[in-house]
Amino acid sequence: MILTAARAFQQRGYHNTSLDDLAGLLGVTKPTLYHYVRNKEEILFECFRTGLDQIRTGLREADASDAPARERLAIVVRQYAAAIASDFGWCMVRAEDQDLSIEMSSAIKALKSEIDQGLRRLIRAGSADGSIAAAQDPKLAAFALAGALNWMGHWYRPDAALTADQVADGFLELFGLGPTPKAHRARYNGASKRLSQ
Amino acid sequence: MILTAARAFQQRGYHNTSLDDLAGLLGVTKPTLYHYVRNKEEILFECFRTGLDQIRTGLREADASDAPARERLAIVVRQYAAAIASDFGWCMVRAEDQDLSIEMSSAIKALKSEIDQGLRRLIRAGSADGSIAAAQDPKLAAFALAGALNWMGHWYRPDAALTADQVADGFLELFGLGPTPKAHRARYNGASKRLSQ
Amino acid sequence: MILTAARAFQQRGYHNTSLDDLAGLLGVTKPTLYHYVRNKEEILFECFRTGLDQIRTGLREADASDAPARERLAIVVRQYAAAIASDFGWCMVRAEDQDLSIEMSSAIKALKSEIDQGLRRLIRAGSADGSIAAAQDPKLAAFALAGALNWMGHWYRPDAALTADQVADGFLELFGLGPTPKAHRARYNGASKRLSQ
Amino acid sequence: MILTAARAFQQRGYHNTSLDDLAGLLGVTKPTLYHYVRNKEEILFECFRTGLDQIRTGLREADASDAPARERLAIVVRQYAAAIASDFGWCMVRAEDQDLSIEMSSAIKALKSEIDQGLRRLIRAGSADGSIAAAQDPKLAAFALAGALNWMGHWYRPDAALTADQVADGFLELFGLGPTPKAHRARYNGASKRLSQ
DNA sequence: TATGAATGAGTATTCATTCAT
DNA sequence: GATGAATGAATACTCATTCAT
Repeated sequence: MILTAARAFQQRGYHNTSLDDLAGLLGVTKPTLYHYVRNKEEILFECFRTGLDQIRTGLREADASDAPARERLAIVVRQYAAAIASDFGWCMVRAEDQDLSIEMSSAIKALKSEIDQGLRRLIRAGSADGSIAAAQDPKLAAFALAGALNWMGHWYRPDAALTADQVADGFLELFGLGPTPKAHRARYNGASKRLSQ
Repeated sequence: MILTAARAFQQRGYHNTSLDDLAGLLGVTKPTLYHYVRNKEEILFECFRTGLDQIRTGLREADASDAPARERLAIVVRQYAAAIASDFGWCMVRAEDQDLSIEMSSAIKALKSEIDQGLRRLIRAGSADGSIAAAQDPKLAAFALAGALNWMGHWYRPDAALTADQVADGFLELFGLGPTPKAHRARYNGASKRLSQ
Repeated sequence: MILTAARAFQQRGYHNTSLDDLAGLLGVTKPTLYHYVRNKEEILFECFRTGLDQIRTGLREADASDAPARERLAIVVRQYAAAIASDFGWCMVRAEDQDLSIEMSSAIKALKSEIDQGLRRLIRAGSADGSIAAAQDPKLAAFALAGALNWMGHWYRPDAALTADQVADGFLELFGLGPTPKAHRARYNGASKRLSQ
Repeated sequence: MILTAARAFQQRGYHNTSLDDLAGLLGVTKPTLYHYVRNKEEILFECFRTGLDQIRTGLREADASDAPARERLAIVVRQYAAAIASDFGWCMVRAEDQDLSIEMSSAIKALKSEIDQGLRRLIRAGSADGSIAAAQDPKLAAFALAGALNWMGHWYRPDAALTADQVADGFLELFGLGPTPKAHRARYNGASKRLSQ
């Protein structure tokens, strides 16, 4: 059901998808929906959480690993890209605070923050263990990375040339969060130094 | 009026802002709104266009300049960040196709594409003239850059620590779209110094 | 419900009867109406069809009979008069193309045409079998007959001196669609005498 | 102006023609309309009266003539048909009581009654002077005649095969209000033959 | 004479939600 | 567990009409 809902929200938008539409797509009647959820917003929340769990899985995987931070970050970013590319992508990116009750809104905010903090932590760890070209401002880097990934929701089509993994790797490269091969470390050293001031 | 509307949309969301709300905020009655716009969606479109024009101004400025592509890109990105940070930021980022009629939706798509193409062009030009560390995939780079900038709409607050310009410059650095260290450092030193302040 | 709607339309006019009025008359709330109809125009259409079905019943009855065309025509005309005199009369006569969507408008046009063709057919048959004083132009005769009948909707009141049947017979006489003088005068004398009283 | 209004009402219907539409068609602004009329309904009333005057002219002409009633009736009926076929036809037939204020509604009713009475008077006179095949019920005959004529507003197109005059004559024939058989058959034979082709 | 701006009162329609069955 | 029926509250949009200029 959440899958169907997520797809509908993605195509029509949350506000343009009525519970009638949803019930129709699911082949049940409207009141039946209320046996499974309390609210329309609960559906949105479930979509959000489902998509998010994929990223959290990545985070836990990364935390469990003792690979260098660079690789651990890559794990998360790939899961992130996959989540955004999935049917739940839309809900995660566009679920707006204003459409939700205060409780749910803050629940979502907490979950979003969890990811944000996870990304920052990994970036910092990468700077520390030298596996990532030292990021001057981990917070800004995390925002940029998340932004680029979230924006996939607007342009990425699963049937396109690139897989979600390729996009993820491309972003890591672009952000200077890719591997610090010998060749590039020196080359960009100056730039990153300047930035960190 | 569009400014008031843009602010309202930003705070409450498009669907949660009724024309009654809007009229109330403007201190006029609802039918008065219809003297100036045909539709609710036209208001959204105007907001979108207003914000977008700021970026297009940047694009034209960049096109008119004969500075190296790196600097021309910086001009655009700063205008972009400023636009997103403005009251029209929300509308530009979140105006959804599904909320608009087909004509308006495609008009918006065209305008968005114009910017996307502009960014790609500058990135390619920067690779060509050597002022930018060669991007492997200009298309992906443009998406990432736009994504990071658009995402500002979700986290940036004007009263925060960073100015929109600082965010813009930070992103350029992060994306490896900043100056190529050795070759251009000397040449563009002045510019980058200004930037880093 | 259609009956109530038909009465309201008759008294106040279609455009002067709001769905609020209708809901009030039915003792339900407005959204309840939308459980049973899709549109306001669908209500008008249902009224139209209900009234029309009475005439079509007459047409089928006439087609099934092997009486002379004169009598078959009388069957239809009486049903027609009864329909116009009924609560649905107004809707049938005044439902305007301009108030309806293209699909419904053409659906109504088709139904109207069905009746028109039926009348012409019977008039022609009457000319052929000699039971009707030969009409010079069956098409014009059908228009005149329908016009006279439809106009009842403007002046006929059920509580008036004449029954709908009497009006129908009077019209048939007047239009020269009554019995052919010599052949039928004797036979149908009683009926026409009754009328003239 | 009334001509333009009448045409607009005919095409779109009274309720579907806004004063904005009307002003647009006339190339003036809305408030300008209010320099010439007090009300929207006054426009409708003017249309009604303009069309009606054509019929009243016929009535006066008929009253002034000392021809046999049969011929005097023909004068009126032809003017009637011409009026219905004109741009003002729609307004005359369909202007509904419910759309008008009480005063105007009763003014219109009076004018309509004037015509109705005129028709009855002529029919009675024709029965009296023997120029018309005696109608059993002049009132019903007048209603039928008026109904047939009014209904022209629904099917008559000026560019069609028949002129309004031909329709008028055809109706007179059909209604037995044509020439009394013996006296006039020879004289009007030509006309009716033409019709039957 | 003409109008740009404004509006009060409505109008059809939608939707999330409930409840008796 | 499932549903048909019902609804309160809104929502975008319209229109005849007015009035200061």
